[in-house]
Amino acid sequence: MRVRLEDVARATGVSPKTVSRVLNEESSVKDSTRQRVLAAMESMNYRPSPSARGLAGSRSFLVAMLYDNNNNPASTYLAEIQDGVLDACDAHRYSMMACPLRMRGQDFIRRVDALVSDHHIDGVIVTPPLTDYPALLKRLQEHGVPHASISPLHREGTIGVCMDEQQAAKALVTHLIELGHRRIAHIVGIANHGASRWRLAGYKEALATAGLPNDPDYVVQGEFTFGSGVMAARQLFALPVCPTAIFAANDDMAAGVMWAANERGLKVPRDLSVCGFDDTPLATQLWPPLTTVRQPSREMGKLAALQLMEKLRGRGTGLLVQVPYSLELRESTSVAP
Amino acid sequence: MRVRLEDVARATGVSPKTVSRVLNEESSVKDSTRQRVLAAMESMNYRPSPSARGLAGSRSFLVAMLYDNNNNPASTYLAEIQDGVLDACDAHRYSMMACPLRMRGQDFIRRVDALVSDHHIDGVIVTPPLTDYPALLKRLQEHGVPHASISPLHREGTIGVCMDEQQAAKALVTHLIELGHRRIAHIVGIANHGASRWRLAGYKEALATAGLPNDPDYVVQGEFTFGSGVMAARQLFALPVCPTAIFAANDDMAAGVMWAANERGLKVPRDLSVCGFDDTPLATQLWPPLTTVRQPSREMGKLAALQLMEKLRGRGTGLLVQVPYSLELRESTSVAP
DNA sequence: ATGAAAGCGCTAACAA
DNA sequence: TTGTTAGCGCTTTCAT
Repeated sequence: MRVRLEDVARATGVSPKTVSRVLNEESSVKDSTRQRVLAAMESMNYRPSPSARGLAGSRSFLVAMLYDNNNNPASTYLAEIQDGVLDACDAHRYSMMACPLRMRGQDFIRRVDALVSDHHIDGVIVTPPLTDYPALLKRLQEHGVPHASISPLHREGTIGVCMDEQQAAKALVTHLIELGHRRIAHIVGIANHGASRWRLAGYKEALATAGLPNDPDYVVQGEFTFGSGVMAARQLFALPVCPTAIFAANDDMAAGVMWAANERGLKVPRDLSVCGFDDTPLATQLWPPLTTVRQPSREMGKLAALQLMEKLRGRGTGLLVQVPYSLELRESTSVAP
Repeated sequence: MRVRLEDVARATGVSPKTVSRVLNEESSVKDSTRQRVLAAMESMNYRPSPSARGLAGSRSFLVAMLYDNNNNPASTYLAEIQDGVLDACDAHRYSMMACPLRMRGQDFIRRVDALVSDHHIDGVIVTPPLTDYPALLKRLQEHGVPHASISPLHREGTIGVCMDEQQAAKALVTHLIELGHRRIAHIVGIANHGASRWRLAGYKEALATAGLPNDPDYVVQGEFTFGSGVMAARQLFALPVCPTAIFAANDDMAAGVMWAANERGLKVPRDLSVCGFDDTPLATQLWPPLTTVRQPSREMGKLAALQLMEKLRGRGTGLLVQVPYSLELRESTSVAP
């Protein structure tokens, strides 16, 4: 029926343990033996049983991707990350489970415990904003489960992937300044999210570098949603002196700004330049297309998973790798009126 | 260390097998015994090991959600479905694995084989357009793995969830007719997808019912993407007599239509009414907000998973349940010019 | 309605 | 470098 490790052993004329060693890429196997075993595995189409491996051993070859179910970033972002993680899993014969976590209350603790003790999860991919929930990270550490983070706020001792978002935001705002804008507003994302902090910092840095004043009226709080972008924009439009450009901390809010501009009869980019961050599909589907910063989300998911596996396989400790951003200059920004 | 089934047995004063029976909800256990066992499980915080169950038994309590990785519907749609599936899994102590399938070539056969024989997957949730790939369904059947489908084209003998998309499309187009439109165009989705067929059929039915002619020039092929919506709209605008309303088979293409309208200087809805299908977040983020049909995607994912589990638990055979649609009438449609 | 024994397919700890 | 033995925690027979 099913081809077992023992069958491979018999066919090769070695002990089951040796086959196990080959399977687990242990070094203490003579090369010729390894080749024979691998050949037999291949020809017999042997596939190890994850259940048996999980039961007998300490590893499950399962990783979990954790995401916040309340405070969700755009679902397209998560979907891309997930695809990237799956790419990496595929390549290294790991399987992935998707695990939305409701972070209200202590429910998530039980969920994490269940994951770890039930499924023997080998490691975890943590997506924003979970990357900076101390209670979660602490629990993972208590279980001794390694994790890789995507765009973590606190980077010391963390493995995974990040992008220089502050630099990207600065470049974007600098572009606005070069277009002649002097009254540039910023809509901040959810407070304490790394993304919000970096993008705000980049905005301030660009203004400071250009010697422009940092008018507190021009910094409005949002919460990464389309609706909050609309509200924030209305607030800015109500100011005695309107900004000529608005940098929203993500594309959804930027879309909200453009919506509010339409509502008010402002023509983008003639009367108002707008830009966002993330380069979601939405960015090119708006009219006019949105100037934004491209994040290679899928690649980031893949890289984070690779770092995790690097650590799991004990080949190294894993790194925090940095991916490049790119400015997508489109029609929603132009010279200041 | 870990609480095992045996520990629960000892604490309750019964044999391990009896605890196993309780765990698996077998009927042949005296009610008082069952209560005592359940109480002990609870108080000892017993959690069965999926690995051990998978290894010893025939079930894994794992379901896989399959989706097409090339021919992806909007990722927000899949993400919502996935959340719904996870809701149901949570409630019934199943776990879920997400499995993108590359359907080019025969690669997917190997992937499915691997899933089934490696992980002993108990059942599968199939999302469009996978619901109607005969080779995939055949393979699942050969493995004896039950599946539940979301919006399958062929409904006989299928369990899962569906919506009366034709009726919904008819209602939408009828609404346009009531607004006075007589020249109504339709942009079709990818050929052979159930969604494309039903929506087209609903469009035709509405025209026929109203006694309007079915002008073939007004039916243009798209492929569910924003870009294809733009192209299709340009094609329609180039017609000697332009339509006054366009019904795109999904929101992404409708967004493309609005983009093309902007490009051409047409004002929506003054010069042109536009409507879509799905009610993705995009619909309310466009200017003007898009008239569309709401699909309760998350609920659909949940219901499909519930039907699957119904079948897995042998309580019944599972059904194909129908969910209601709702028309979301917004500002992108108005009276004919 | 309940229990005893065997074993699922693999790895751990030890041996050789 | 390779093999032996004993389990991992549960479910399956088959008994009672």
